[in-house]
Amino acid sequence: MNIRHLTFRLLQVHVEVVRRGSVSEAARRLHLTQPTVSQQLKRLREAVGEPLLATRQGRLEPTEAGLELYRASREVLGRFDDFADYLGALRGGRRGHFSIALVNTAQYVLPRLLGPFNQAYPEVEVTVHIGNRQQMLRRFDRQEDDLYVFSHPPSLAHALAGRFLRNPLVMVVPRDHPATREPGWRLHRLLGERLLLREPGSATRMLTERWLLEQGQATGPTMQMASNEAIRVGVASGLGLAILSEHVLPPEHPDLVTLPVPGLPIESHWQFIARRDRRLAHSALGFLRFARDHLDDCVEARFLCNELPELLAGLEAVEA
Amino acid sequence: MNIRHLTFRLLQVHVEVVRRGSVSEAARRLHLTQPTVSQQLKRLREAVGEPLLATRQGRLEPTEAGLELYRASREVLGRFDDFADYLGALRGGRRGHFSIALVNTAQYVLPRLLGPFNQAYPEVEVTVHIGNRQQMLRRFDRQEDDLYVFSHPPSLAHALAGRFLRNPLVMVVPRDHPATREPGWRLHRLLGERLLLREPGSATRMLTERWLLEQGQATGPTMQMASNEAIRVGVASGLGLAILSEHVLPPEHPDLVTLPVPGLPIESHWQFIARRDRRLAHSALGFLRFARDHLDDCVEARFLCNELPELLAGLEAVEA
DNA sequence: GAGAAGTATAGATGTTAATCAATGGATAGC
DNA sequence: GCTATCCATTGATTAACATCTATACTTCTC
Repeated sequence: MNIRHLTFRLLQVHVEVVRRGSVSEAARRLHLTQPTVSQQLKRLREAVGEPLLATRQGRLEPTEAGLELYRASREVLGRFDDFADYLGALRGGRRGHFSIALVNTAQYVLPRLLGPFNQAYPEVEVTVHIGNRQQMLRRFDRQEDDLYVFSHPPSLAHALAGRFLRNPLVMVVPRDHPATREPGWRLHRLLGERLLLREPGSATRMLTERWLLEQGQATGPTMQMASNEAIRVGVASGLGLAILSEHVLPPEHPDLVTLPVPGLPIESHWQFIARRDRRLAHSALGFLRFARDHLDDCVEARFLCNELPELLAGLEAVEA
Repeated sequence: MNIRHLTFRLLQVHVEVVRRGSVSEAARRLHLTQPTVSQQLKRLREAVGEPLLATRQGRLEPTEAGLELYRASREVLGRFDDFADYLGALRGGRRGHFSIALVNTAQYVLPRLLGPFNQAYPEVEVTVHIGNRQQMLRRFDRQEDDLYVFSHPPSLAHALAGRFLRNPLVMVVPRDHPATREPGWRLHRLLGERLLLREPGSATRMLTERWLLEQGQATGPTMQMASNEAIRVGVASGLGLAILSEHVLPPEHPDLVTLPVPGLPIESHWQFIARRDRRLAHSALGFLRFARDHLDDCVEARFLCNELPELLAGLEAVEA
């Protein structure tokens, strides 16, 4: 038997003929003419190298080989029906896998979206990679993930972006800091104090440094700490001041105060980035649609900034 | 996904590429050129409607759809390997089914062949139909069986025959019959007695009547009984005489005597008959080969008459 | 034994598949 | 950054498929 000459179509025809016990009837059901079916059977018989059907009292009955082929064909066609279902689920975004890469700061918010998404699409697996901006840029360059979250996107030559969340950076000081009691405190005094900074490559640090430059003020000593957590705890313990994302602050923070500094908060946004040159996994697309539709249920209204409709429109244009 | 454009060949190629992680390597293994494989992959991708492979760190890895297709393909190809095995067994006569139709008298001998055959080929199923000559002729006309056993074959226009066993018909009388003590008994006296006959249509009866005619003797009363068993018991109980196949007599028969009548035994033979216009099941062919090779182990030497080599040669000529 | 229904074959045609050699563009390793 | 390797594409050719209409052949049925 030469499997290379078998096609699924031939198997379908064989199954139909065995079921109906008649070439003509099978032809009608398959919307073919009778000679076509006869010829397909002939080819199938030649491919298998055995007679597959025998006429017994006016009805076509499969031979032993024909019966076994019928069984095999049904299994095989059934298996591909299953595969088609799988594909359908994949395409509908109801199943599959995608990965998303976050800058550190975003990890405080994204679970609010991922949790409900997972409830709604339990068969979709999501891998989340977390790191600082530098690391995320590397992943982006290597196209390692389906989606990225940046506050300031890299070159958009090969990517599409859509904002989804405000990310205001505010000045945090210890609760007992003199400026909290002294209405007339001066910025240059404040900036003379020690500033706790994220490592270079962090977006928070970049924005902070740019803002400091804009202020045209001399700055005091700094201390570098590699995580938002560490900085927050550092400020609370009187180690210095810091400019941090509001999302980093816990809802209740008895040891900290955000200081209403003129020129602050630094307005930045998080955005979803998808590469334009790489086909997005259906499930990732499904996640973006979910985010678009449920963002306002998942995040506080004051942070809302839903530009995802535009992003999705852009992505769908790329598809076509 | 349009299943009509899928071929087993494409699946084989996909499986090989996924296994090797390389188009070129797969091409080498499949004895194809690299562009051929690339193009097959393209067709497959188009048939499925999804990307199936993605290059990840220098190696081709299947996408989710590609992985699922790989799984489906392996199952399906495996299923057809099984089918090929089944076909092999069928063709080798190691499995399958055939039916054989016997005239009544032959049922005393055929089990001697069928028993050992079943030991040697436990996966072959045999259906045995038993009846008198008339009934067997009907079955033969309708081509209902693979093999037939006749003592006198029907027209051989559409069939091939091969003798395999002598079937001598002898005169049986009760043990206490006068002729057994009286050396000078006369045939015409004997034939004046009641003769137990099989029903019309029976081969034994046909041969008996022809022999009686040849003797040119007037015959006495007759009684008709529908089975060899009944006749044997009838003779033993003094109901009359009979001409019976030696095979019908049990090894020990205290109530019966076979009388050495001049002109007896009537020499006849059993033969296997196979239709020439119907392809013989591989298993039936296997049975004939088995009979050819093991006949002398299965029957008494004095009945041996193995013309099966000729029959098989004839059948193989028909195949070609 | 004539008719009806079913099946097989033949001839024709447009489509698709299978395959190759040649070539251009990506990528990884040194 | 150069080079070898790999992959995709193009263009071409031959074979195979899918399908039809028309016709011939079987085989039940009445």
